[in-house]
Amino acid sequence: MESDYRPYFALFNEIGIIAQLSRALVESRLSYGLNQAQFSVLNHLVRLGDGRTPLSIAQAFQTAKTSMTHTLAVLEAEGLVKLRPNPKDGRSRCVWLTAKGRACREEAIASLDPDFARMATRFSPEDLAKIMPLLTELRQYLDAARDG
Amino acid sequence: MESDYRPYFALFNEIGIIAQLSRALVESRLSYGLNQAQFSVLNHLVRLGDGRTPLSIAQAFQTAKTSMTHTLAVLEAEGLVKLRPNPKDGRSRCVWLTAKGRACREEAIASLDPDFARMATRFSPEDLAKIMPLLTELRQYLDAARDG
DNA sequence: ACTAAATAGTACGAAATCGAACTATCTGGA
DNA sequence: TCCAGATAGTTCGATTTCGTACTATTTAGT
Repeated sequence: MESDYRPYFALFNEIGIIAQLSRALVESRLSYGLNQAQFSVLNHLVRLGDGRTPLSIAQAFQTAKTSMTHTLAVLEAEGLVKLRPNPKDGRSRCVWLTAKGRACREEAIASLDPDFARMATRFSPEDLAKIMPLLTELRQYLDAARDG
Repeated sequence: MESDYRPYFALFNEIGIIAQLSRALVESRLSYGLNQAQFSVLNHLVRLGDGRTPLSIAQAFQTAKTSMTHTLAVLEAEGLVKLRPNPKDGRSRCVWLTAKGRACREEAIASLDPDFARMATRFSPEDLAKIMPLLTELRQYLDAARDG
């Protein structure tokens, strides 16, 4: 029995390269010398609301909590977020966006607009909608398999 | 005019997380303490033939050539590749797989088989074939936009 | 109430990645 | 031929990421 998993391999390969290219694109538009990980935290806090804990943010991005400690330290040093004690848990902290942090995120989103606009001429939202469900399912599968 | 590029953002987000999860999966199966970048080089040399230059490999993975210097140094220290002078260009070198390097790659592929087999029960090759063309086009688009 | 286990976050060191600067070599036009 | 510019690779330093170990706090079982 010949089993050929090259398509699975190729998929991961393609996805890895796209992730790298999209990261480079986003970072080329960011100010304050932010990288994608740092920007993603700002974006996450705007979209889902701030006041979240470092751990919950780390889990949302599937990164180590020690990495989040570093990322948040950089953001706080730039004055983009503020960490305060968690009133519900003495071990924990809550991450709050500053006005500067919100402005920085707005600015980054705006500066990406032309890129997305150009991209939209080649890839319609419908195109994306055709592949997103499977990608989401794949992400959920891999996430679940991680603990299995 | 309201432009909403959230789907594009969401796509990159999903792809970034899948890349991270798949990298973690692959690395958990590798021996010699290899990481995905190092394994990818071995795999690249097997698939496309060895004797290639460090720069061409770096370009294939969209990474900095300084990163490739490091990656190849690790692989050479493990005895998985051998760097020789490039007879066509005195500035350059050629990367050759050792028998150990080929065996290591074979072993890694084999150890990933069960993971792909399990994955195949949930995602058929046809499922993958439905999304691969757009992903490939997206990768090519981003790659081209990089220089634009 | 007490205590063992679990949990949140940090400190530290190792490894990976990358940009800038550098060396050596090649290339192409005068 | 000669030389200015381009190119391949390395060195170096900075940054990011992560695993391990640690502290402080919370939780849960008795």
